[in-house]
Amino acid sequence: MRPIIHPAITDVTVEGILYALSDPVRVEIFMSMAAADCAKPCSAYGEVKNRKLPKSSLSQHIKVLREAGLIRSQRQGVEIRNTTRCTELADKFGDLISGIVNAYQRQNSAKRKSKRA
Amino acid sequence: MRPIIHPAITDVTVEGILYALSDPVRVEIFMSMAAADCAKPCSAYGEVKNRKLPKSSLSQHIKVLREAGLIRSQRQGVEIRNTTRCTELADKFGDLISGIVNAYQRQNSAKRKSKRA
DNA sequence: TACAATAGTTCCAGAATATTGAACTATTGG
DNA sequence: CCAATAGTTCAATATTCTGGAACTATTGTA
Repeated sequence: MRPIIHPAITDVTVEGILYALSDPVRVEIFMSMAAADCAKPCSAYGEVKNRKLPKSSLSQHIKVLREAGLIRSQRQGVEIRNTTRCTELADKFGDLISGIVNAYQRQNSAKRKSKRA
Repeated sequence: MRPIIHPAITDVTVEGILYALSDPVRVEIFMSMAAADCAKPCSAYGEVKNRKLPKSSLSQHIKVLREAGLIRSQRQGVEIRNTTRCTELADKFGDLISGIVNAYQRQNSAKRKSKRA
């Protein structure tokens, strides 16, 4: 079987990151992964906004995140565990990622608030 | 003629911004606009990376930036002058935009450096 | 070794988006 | 009113995305 490929941090680009995070499903996955306390399998991210993703779509989305350099995936037995590359990314891109995540979080909490009202 | 439509700042979303800026041509346009000292017509952004954009494409890209809430366009005689909405955006999204722009700028200056070498 | 169960990936056809030349609209100067 | 300039819209083509079905990979069990 071929190994899972990750770009070197030097090959990670801003446009790649923005593209990957410009999809609402993918940011959700990424943010949820960033919030996780340990590496979780792909299937842990299979539900987004109360909608179950087809597994081929989930696989594609995770691949996009991986190839953009945002996450790292490694096989652990029958499943593939995923983590963000936030530390490396922060070294290279400063507060780009955290800025995006924070903006999303603020937006989401504002949305939840207005829904309750 | 119908007026040019801009979203209210309250309707501007993070995903919309990321989507708009995930295109290399559009970030170039946006960054160049942000760097401009005064409002310039669309045609001022018609050349990106030494390649002349077809004007229908330029028009589309500017429309995407406008509808994402990133820029403001207003007719001034025969041309349409464009400015960024950076101030409003910073109020709403903190350092999201500046983080993106800074990351891009660092990346571009690194690229230029390695080309020279 | 074989097979079943689980987790993901790949393939590919249909759906959705993006690109761009050509035709069109808007504004102004003469 | 006409010509020139600046952009927009239309529509055909091209590219990218989505997701079901078939496939591969790993492990546990017999």
